[in-house]
Amino acid sequence: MELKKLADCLKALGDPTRLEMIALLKHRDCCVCEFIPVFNISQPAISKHLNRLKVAGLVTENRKGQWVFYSLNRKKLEEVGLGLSHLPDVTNIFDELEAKGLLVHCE
Amino acid sequence: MELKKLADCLKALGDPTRLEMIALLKHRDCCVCEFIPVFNISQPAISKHLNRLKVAGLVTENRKGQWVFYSLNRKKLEEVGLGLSHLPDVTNIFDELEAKGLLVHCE
DNA sequence: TATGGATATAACAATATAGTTATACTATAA
DNA sequence: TTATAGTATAACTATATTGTTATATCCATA
Repeated sequence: MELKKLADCLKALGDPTRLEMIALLKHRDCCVCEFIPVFNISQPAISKHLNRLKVAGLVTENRKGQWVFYSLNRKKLEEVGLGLSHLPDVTNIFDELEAKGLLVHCE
Repeated sequence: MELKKLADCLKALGDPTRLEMIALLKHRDCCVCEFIPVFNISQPAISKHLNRLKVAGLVTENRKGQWVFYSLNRKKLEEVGLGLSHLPDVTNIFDELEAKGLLVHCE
């Protein structure tokens, strides 16, 4: 995954509430109203956290009648993990600076 | 890794600048002055990003004369990846709500 | 010891984030 | 069609984040 996209996903995951949501969704799909008693925040706050995860592509939503169920995008979560362990090769950054004579040589 | 700590690490990694720093440090140790021409931000900004990574335990610093070199804590980075793929079991959260009669049953 | 280079910290500004309450929207059911 | 439950959005506030410039600190060396 590209660095910018990966950073976006990591930022979405980098919040205790959202990470706990992900952990719960790993267990099973959940509807918004199930999250409300779990977290000590208002329903709109829950909704916004879920939207943040959705925008990052980490969850999908699925309306069933008046309820909206959220599901974990396991593939995406796995991609983030893999992205972390296989960060893109950025050695060319130093090479390019070297070519422009901008690379600092310490000591 | 505990959820709160994991979220802290993910938040530290969830910034394009810091993630690119991590990618560069995966290649080799770098001193602060080497990062300056890479990113379009001031030296104090570089310094603060590195401190954020250090506080999260993702890098270590090592002074050599007037230079400060930063090294990737590969073990920690790996732990974060593993933490993501093996999120703690939180099924007890629903169980406890169930016991208190607070669990919502949709549909 | 004085000077200068490398890095960190302080003080501040602009923007992003995460929460709130109020309200709008959507679907079910009376 | 009206009322109600579940969810999302709007408007706002407080705090966190990320950058800046100015300055302090640390170390090598003239």
